[in-house]
Amino acid sequence: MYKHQTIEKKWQQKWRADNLYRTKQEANKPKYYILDMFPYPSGVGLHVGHPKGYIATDIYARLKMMQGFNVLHPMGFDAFGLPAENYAIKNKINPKIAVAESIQKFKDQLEILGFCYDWEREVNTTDPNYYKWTQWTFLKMWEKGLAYESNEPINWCPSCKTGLANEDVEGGRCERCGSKIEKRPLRQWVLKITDYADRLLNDLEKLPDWEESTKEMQRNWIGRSEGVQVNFKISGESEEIAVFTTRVDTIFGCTYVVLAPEHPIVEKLQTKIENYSEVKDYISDLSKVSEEERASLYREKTGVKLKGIKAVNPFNQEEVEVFIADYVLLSYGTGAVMAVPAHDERDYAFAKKYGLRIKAVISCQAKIYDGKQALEDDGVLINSADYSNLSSSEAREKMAAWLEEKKLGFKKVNYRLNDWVFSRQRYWGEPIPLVHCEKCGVVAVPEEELPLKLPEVESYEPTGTGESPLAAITDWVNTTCPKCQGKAKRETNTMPQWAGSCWYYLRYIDPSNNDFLVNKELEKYWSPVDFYVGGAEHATRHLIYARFWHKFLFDLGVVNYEEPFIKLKHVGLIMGEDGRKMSKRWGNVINPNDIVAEYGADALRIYEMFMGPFEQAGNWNTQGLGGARKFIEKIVLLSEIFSHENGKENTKIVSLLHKTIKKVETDILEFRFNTAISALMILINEILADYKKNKFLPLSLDNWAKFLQIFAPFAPHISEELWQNLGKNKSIFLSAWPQYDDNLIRDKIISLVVQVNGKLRANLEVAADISADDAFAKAIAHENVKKWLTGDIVKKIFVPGKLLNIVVK
RNA sequence: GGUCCAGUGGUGGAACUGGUAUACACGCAGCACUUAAAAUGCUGUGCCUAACCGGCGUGUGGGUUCGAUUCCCACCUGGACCACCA
Repeated sequence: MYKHQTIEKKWQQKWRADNLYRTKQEANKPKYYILDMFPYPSGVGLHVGHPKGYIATDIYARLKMMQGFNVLHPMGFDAFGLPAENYAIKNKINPKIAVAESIQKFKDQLEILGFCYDWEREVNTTDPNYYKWTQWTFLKMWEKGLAYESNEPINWCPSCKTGLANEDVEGGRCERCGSKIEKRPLRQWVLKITDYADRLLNDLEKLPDWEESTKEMQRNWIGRSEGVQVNFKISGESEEIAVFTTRVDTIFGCTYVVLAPEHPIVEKLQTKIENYSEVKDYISDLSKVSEEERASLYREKTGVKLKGIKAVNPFNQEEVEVFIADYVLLSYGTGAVMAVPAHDERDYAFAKKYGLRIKAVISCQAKIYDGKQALEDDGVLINSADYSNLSSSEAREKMAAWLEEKKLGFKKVNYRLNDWVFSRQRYWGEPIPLVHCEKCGVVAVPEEELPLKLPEVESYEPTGTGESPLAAITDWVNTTCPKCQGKAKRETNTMPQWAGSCWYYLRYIDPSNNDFLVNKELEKYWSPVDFYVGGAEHATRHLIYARFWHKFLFDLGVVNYEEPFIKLKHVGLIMGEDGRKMSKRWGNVINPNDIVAEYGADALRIYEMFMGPFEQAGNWNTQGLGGARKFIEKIVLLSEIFSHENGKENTKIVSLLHKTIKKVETDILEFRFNTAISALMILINEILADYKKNKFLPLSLDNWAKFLQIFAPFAPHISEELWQNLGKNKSIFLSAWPQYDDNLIRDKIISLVVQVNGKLRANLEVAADISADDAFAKAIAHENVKKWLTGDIVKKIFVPGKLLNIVVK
């Protein structure tokens, strides 16, 4: 009876033939830009979890369309980077070909789910016409001093054979392949994202429609802390050790200084360090331990004293010992700390282990350091010369001022966020458009020569030498300097995967513009993205990078708005039936194609939206699909009856229809699809029950058509089919969303709850506008209420139209 | 350790701003149809009680209130993110 295969295919073809989803920019209509995070095509294809977010935005976009918006709802592919490249290497195909195949596979899978994407605006980050502008933006950053070369040790993935940014490391492991990360000194390009740290942090306030948890994650990631940098002179040397501290008020309790083992000063002072060979051994032992193990809380702190080296506390000229220890990280602050064991838990543990001096300098509400644990609270200073008796906060101010006056230190804001390591030693990425000239140094590739195309190469496997495979193509590497025409070599590193996704949402606005990144008029019309939906795993990566990139484009005057995404929602994962992440490894992957074949795309869409709250993760359950399918079948059945029988309107059902129109509309706008579907089910159940009881349909055909309209965003194929079966000759998605009538929604007769002492004792059918006195009179006449009125009536609470509570004693 | 979020039937979950807890769906049970099964339809389905009446029930304990899943305090459990961050 309900042949989903033929119906779904038919409408997909018809919609495409009619260009139904081509973006329109009609005058007198407001715009709405709704965006999905675009996928990276991997060749494995989609599982049923992937489309969940796409279904939601599709429903939302269809509602907006019917509400008369010019809707921009595009899709594209983030096709550079490791997933595509590793797939290509594994299957021994050229990444370009592999990516093209994967994209086709993805598009086919998306197509059968009936999404309303405007494919004419498809973006592919590996298209030279696209990455021309990725390169252009990079050059602008370089011009402004925001891209710089560095040789600092960075995260190196030995399996992917490339350097990585902090954001690509999870618990000391490569986020892509899970290998242990090593630290390696490597020449690299770095973007000065820390210059934007304060703006990235403060502008979160301007985003009320982002989830608080996401903003909190970004705040954590940026990790702003205010403190001072203090310079400790090294006795008898010209060198200084700079330490960062947020607790300068405890500096009189500093009994030693600790450096990160990799701190450059260690090597500089090697001739002065009496036990240098011991120090070297310690460092090399440590390098064998992964960052993960090193960071483990349970691991005991270890360290080595630098014999013969003393640091001088600038406040009291006291000479203190210097250690290197694994609990100090080079990547945070200055890579050196002043240790105050009486008032810092970590310093305390280290001091206890090595029998170091502990000196208390803070007293906190009569509590003082008791020798058993560090006292970390703020308090009043003791044993701190002129600063004694000041509060911690006063002391911090005065000490910072003194340091600045004596030029021994300064106030400093420190970020956990590091500059963005932007080069990869891999083939499949945007070439960095710079040239190294023997005479002129680093020179930009002239703008008119962009895009600098990624050359064809024999072997695209990573070399592991710290050079990208591009370095082997001498024809390409050897070039002339754009400035002096002398001999020069191209930069051979490529950009990270994140680069292309930093501005793709602008490309959709103006997809084929080869003269500029985006046309200003079009940008002004469509920007910013009104609603952005995607996985929470991007909260601190893509979403920070893209905000940074966008702010830079704003500073350039390319875009007119400071934040790219006004409203943001995260999609909760769909887990396997066994509660584990869907993965080949567990054998719990469900392919949407199989589900569509058996139950239909419409049933799949309804099931996924009905599973639970959108943001929440949930386990897949194929049985649930039967329910979604049955629901659609009931609608098909009703439509059949409507096609040959006349309805006689039942005001109760008409009222319920209008309530449902209102609920479905607000629920979609709030992304509460589960309750929207539940409301639709209730309405259908009521209509069917009424039909069975009274043997005629309780709605007019016009009102039934309204039902089909509000059902359409969820199940577009069957709705379109049933709509056009009613003799409509235009697509249901070109029809206007039905208006609900407030008069019909307001009930005239309500069920008034009567409580005695807060306990339900009766439900009275009364007029909605009944007065307190009338309600009371009716209530006390009720048998079951009478029974419970066993004492004096102390109080009557009346909530009009809802409830009466009688309090007795 | 820090920050944030959550805890409701056998299961997924619902309950708008403090006002009938368990909507909707899945599952299960019984009945009808059938030789039988599937499909479908009907009925039931928080716990205690044989049943009605009633009582108890939203992680635990307390508080505010006429009334608390909802607000406040403490605790327990689970999750997310960050984390020797100086």
